[in-house]
Amino acid sequence: MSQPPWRPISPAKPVRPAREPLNRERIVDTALRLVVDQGYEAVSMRKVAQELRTGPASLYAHVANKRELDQLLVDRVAQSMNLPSPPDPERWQEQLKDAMREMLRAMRSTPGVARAAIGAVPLGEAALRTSECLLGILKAGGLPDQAAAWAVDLIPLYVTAIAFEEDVQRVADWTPEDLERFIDGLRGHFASLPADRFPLTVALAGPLTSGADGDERFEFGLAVITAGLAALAEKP
Amino acid sequence: MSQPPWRPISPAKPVRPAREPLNRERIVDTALRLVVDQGYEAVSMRKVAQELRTGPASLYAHVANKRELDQLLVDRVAQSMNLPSPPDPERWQEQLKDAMREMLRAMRSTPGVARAAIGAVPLGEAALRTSECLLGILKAGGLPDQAAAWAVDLIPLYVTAIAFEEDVQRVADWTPEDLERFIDGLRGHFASLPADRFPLTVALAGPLTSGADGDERFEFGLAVITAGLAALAEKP
DNA sequence: ACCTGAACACCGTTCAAGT
DNA sequence: ACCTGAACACCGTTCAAGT
Repeated sequence: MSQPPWRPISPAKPVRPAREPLNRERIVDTALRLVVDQGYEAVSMRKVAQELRTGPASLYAHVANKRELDQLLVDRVAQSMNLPSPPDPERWQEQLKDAMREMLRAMRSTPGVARAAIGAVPLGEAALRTSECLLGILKAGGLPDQAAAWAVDLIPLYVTAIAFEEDVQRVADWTPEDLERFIDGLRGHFASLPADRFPLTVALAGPLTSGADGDERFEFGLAVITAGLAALAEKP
Repeated sequence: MSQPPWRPISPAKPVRPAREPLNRERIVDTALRLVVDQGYEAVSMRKVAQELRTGPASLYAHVANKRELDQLLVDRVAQSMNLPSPPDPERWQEQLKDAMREMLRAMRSTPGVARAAIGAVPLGEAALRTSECLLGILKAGGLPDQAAAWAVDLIPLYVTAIAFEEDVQRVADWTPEDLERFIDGLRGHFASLPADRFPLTVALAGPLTSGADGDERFEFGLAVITAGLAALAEKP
């Protein structure tokens, strides 16, 4: 049906452009939704733009480039972390572990963001709050200044690397059965290696392939790092 | 100059196609050269093919996909590692540190490969040798089987994450002066934060930005992990 | 069996032109 | 000031066709 001929040529202004203006927040919101729903590969300038019903070029008025968008995503995730406070010298090791567990929880809630976080210098508001919190716990634990400072680097590096690794292995979202089959195959492979050249790998095929699907591996790293830091704290 | 007219139309077979056939080894050689010369981003199927004077489709007869090529690169790097052996219970901690230093050295020699290594399950010949070596050192140190097995996961994760991080920060190859200027700026930024909300970050601006350019940060992680593992070994 | 050209469905970023 | 279409210079992978 075409418009009737007596329709005024210049009608009253349309209800509104319907199109609210672009801004950083809407862009990051959209990117976050994409990363949660479809993983990191789905976060392209083009897809974000498409989701916002515009062209990729439009984003560049609000975001310098893809790297900056990645950084903004990382800081969003850091904002969602609920970190232990205030630091307690009596239980600093448990607080440190809780902080790391919370960091991993937040990263896991947006799989893929770890990929953007791993090399980033933590400069956003939320990232700074995380560093400050960790410093508090570590100083409460009696670590020297330099050790505490380097630990603030080491701790997120570990958590982020674990999250990144989990994300890489989520390739083509396997079902739990697929994963179990893969792990079983791996165990069989290790066990069947030539025992003269790989005696320990053969003997430890079981332990080597255990805990890959859960939190035990992460908890092991927590235990190692916390114990190592405690050893450095006792020295002086 | 055109060919003289009396040139036979069908000349004796040309000396040879000049073109030796493609194979996995030549492909990995080329990819390795590219990653060393130009970084990981330069390793695309298309660029590798171009370097070999063919089209990208030709590679798929020898390599399943980009991910497999990445894995082959990682194993090449693992082959170049010179790991301590045999394990010595008297100095297992020093051997472990030496092994990790050697792993980082190898990764640094091909910046960018860390990116491909970080989520990879170590299945190549050379990667298995590395695992076997680490297991030997850890069992010499008295770790229980499960702890040794998980440590074999934790150790390469740490080294690879450090290498990856260094590579990300090598963005657009900065000069040493650029880096120093960046670090100075960072220190100034931390020091100028509001002291009421970030007291420790302000107070520790110096330590937080120290050692970013050298090996001290890595050595700190070595010390923490080794001490942590030693603590687990003493328990039983 | 191996190789190839051409195509498909994507990227990030820039730029001149519009409003 | 903000937005846009179109273009540039790239990706990984597939496939029918060649040798």
